[in-house]
Amino acid sequence: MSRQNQTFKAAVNSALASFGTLAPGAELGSEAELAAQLSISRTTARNVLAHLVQLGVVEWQGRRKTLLRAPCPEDSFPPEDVALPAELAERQLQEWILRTDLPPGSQIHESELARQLDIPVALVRDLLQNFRMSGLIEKNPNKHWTFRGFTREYATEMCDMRELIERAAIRQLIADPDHPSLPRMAEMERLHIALLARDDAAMTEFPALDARFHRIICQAADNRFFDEFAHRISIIVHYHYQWNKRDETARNRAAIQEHLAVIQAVLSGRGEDALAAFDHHLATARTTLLASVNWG
Amino acid sequence: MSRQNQTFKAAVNSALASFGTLAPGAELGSEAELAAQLSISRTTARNVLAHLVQLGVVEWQGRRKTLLRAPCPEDSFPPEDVALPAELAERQLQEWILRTDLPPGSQIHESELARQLDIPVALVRDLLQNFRMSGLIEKNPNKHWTFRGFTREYATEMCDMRELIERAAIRQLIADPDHPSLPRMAEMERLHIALLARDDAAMTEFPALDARFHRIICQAADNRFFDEFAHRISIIVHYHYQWNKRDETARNRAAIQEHLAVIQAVLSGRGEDALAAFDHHLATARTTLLASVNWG
DNA sequence: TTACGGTTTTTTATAAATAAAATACCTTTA
DNA sequence: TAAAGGTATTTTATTTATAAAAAACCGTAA
Repeated sequence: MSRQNQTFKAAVNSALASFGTLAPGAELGSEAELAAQLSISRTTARNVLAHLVQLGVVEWQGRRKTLLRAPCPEDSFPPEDVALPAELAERQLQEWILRTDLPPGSQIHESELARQLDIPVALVRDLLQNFRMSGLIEKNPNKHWTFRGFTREYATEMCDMRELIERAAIRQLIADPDHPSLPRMAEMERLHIALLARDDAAMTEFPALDARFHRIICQAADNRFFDEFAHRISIIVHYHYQWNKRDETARNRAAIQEHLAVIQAVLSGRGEDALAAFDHHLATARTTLLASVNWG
Repeated sequence: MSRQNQTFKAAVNSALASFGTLAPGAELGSEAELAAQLSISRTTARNVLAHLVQLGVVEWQGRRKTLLRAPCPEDSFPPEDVALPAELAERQLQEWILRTDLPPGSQIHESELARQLDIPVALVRDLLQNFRMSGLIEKNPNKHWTFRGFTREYATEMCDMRELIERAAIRQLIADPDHPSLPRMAEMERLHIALLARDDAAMTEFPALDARFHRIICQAADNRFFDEFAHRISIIVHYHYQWNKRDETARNRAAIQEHLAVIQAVLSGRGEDALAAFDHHLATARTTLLASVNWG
């Protein structure tokens, strides 16, 4: 097998979903319009149309395309068919490396991983190459990979880099009263207040919010290198949240408060306060991360 | 064809070179010793031995291996056979992208590049993926790559990141009077003074020295993320030196002086002076780089 | 005459095959 | 009996093949 029509299948599902707002009998746009709407090529758009005709959802004669009936759930492809194998495998690989709890210095063999995850070796290779940027693994030429370990040194180095970048970014944010990122900070304030008002169970939504908060700060510097690093790190931090369940809800509530202090200082133009609050938050984050290393 | 015996060929050349110090009739060590010496596997070491027997350079009977005659240049493989195709292609690709002078936003097609450089598409893919870290190209999923351009923005973002990292690194360097990087700084001082004493033609050696200087500073922080970035950037800066030939020797001499000011302040423990001198050097470096953007 | 649809060509994503190199296992001999 | 050599197995580096998806091309009808 080569490809498995993921783009096509995803586009079919996406097209069916978009028909929800249309009444039966409605006319669809041109092939090019449909392609643009689904952000696929016209070739694939035509395949999608042909499939929809087979399903009996649309009638297609020359340049006249009419919706015959409202789509039902059975028309769509199951979600597991839609995900790209590469993206699916990427998560699997990250899960495997980070959850298998390998001791630092462990050997990682491409072929073994390929067997374990049941994916071709070439893909494993690609994914490992990509994951190398996380700083957790390294390659021995002509030999295996080595897992460097989620160690104390790793956490320290990562935090050092992160603080450097995010401090520089927030300085740019507070220096400009018309900074384009400010509206998004206002949005962040609303989201944080809303989450804080909810119950402990809702605290599971915090990690995603945390990632967005730090991402917005990073983006304020408008620097591709900052962004790249932030992205890599967010993956690692995401897994860290999954491990370290100790005092979780209390810790998350405290973190929300810290975020809010930063956001509100930024929005009200109190630059020095914002910096101080952000430094405080970074210190807490570092402590939390380092603590999780000892707990595995 | 799959592999082309590069490891084997390189090992043969390396073994022949090491025989220069031995007299004919000398006994060679065990297979394992030879393998360790050449940092290859015993399998390859055995192949090397077999090849040397065919050449008539050694006699090999059981565990007795004797050098028959001093090796001559014809025994070795030509240097172009030894280089790994991947490393060779990496340079070619970087040269191509940076010297072709593409306008920002240009499309880069894997297949076209593969034709141009006469290498398989899969290799091009690998190399582009790797080169992405430079921040100069980006991938459009399911489509071509885009050259973002060596623009003013690029130079600015790169310098911002670089200054952030190197300032942090040098702060660590001056904070510790017993820092392990200090001996290497002393070595650097000697090299800089030596280069400064030579004539204008010798200034072509400066780029390599500059790269080493910044690398040592980066390494002082002992942070894998710093190092990774520094490595990526050194490639780009290397090409930049090749383009910007204007006032070259004068600029290089000035840069050596700036380096020396930093080095000597660090070595004599004048922390504040070192920081100031380093800031001054970074400012000059930024100006030079930005100037080169306008000249293309 | 221009926007649209049909058809062909190019390019990318994925899988699979092959030889080199590394590793592991077993046998021999000093 | 331990270190070395011989042999078999595993793993990586590289090339090649194939189908999906994108892009280009060209004719046709509003």
